[in-house]
Amino acid sequence: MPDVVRTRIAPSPTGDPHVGTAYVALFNYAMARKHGGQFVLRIEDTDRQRSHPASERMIFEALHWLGLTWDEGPDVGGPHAPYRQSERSEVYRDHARQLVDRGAAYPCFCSRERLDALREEQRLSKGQLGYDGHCRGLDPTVARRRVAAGEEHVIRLKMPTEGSLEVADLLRGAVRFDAAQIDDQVLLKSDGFPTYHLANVVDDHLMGISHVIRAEEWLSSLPKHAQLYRAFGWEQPVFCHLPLLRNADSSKISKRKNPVSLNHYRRAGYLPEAMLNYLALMGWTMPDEREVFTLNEFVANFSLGDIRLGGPVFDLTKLGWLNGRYIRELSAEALLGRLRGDLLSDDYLLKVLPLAHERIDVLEDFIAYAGFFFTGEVAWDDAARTALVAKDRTPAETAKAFRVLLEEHLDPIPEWSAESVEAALRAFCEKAGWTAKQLFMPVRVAVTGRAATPPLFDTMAVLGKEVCRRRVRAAADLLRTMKV
RNA sequence: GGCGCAUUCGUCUAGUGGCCUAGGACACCGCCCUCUCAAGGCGGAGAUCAGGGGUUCGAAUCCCCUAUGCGCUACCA
Repeated sequence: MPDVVRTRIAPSPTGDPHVGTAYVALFNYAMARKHGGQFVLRIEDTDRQRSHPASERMIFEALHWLGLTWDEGPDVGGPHAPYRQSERSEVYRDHARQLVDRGAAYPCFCSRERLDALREEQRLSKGQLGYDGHCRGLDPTVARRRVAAGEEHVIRLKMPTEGSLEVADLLRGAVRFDAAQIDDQVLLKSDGFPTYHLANVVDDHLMGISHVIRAEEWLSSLPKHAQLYRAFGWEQPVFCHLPLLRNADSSKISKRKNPVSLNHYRRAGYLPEAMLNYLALMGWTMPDEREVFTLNEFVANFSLGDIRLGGPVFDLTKLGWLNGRYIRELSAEALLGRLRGDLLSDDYLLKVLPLAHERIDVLEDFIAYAGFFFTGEVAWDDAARTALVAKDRTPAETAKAFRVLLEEHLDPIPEWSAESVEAALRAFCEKAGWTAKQLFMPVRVAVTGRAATPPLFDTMAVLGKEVCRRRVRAAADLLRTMKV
């Protein structure tokens, strides 16, 4: 065990905060706390197309909600600041240059077209996929001149071409790879930003990370990372790859088959302590097999080496049971506090009220009128079912439209608001050849259960992305089973 | 296709060579409690430990093969 245990969670701000991030964060947190070390939050926003500040904000909020506090991070600072990779570009460029200078990496001028063609050819000939090392043999002086002339290029890592590479995983022991199997990974993209591989290794080293605890999907690139440490002459941290959370059909957990956004769980009213408790049960067991325990108890009993490797199915039923146990243990006052925390907070109520204000005559109408702002699923009565089907379209077509709308227009919205929702709905119409009139009523009924509601975009904005996506999906499922 | 990882009740898991004719939890079923529904209590059913070979006096536990699942195979992380 290294003298100082330092772990990190390094999420990429490219969407809604993911339950898998919480899972990996929990184990990293436990490891650091158990050994009196530090837990670091680092934002891996090196993909400029997909990274979004709103996403980063949501990650902070979600992790705070769960109570997984970090000692160093973009918001709290620390001795290794900055903790946002987009602010560390110069560091990566320097390191990439070092590698090129010592012959451990090289500039590659291959065009995307050539790379695409290469891949296609390899696929057709059923050959091995991967970069063919085309620019690896370039004369360094020539290469340097081309770079100096401003020719577009990337920097690739020189991997050994023969023999085998053995890397160590704390849970799996030695894992052996055939060197010929691994191609020369891009380290620095042509936009000057690093890839995950470079940024990750450089930062883990510079930030003194002792244990790299991450998801199993990274295991295959471990030899590349190991090679990077060797090329820099750095000591490797301990690597530990956690199993991937799974859908009920055992595929890697995904939003098509399971709610994966932490925002969903928060809005639905899962208690953070129940969520953490449940996550801790995924692959790990208390020494006495107790299933209900606090974060502190988890930390006190935690041992990294005791994690099981089978990919655990994320089972909403059991999570629900656990959450119920936590809720039942709350006093009435505490329960009220939880309710006031989010679902019945003044903040939320103040967003709902303007939408109901002009539409009620006596106060008690409020509950009946605005009830759908406070529930999870909505029920569609016969009239609603009729209105759910778009005019001049079949139920099946409407169902299809809902799915496309959701996946291609609603899900990618980084900042959910009346404006962005409206833009998304209109963009769908444009692309799919639907009229606004055709689309808006079915969507209204889908997200509210009714045909008479406050203005659609405002309503959807207040309901939030998670509730809307859940209801649109449920409506699509219902439509699919409806007769024409 | 190639490479890697994994594989105990439907699900989460205990189990690290004899204590296992495999234990617990969720879900399921039954009974009790009860004005209802939950919750709670008690009980039941549910896994030839993926399959096949070894090693051993003895294997869920060690080794090999096969199968299946998952991941990776991007100038995404």
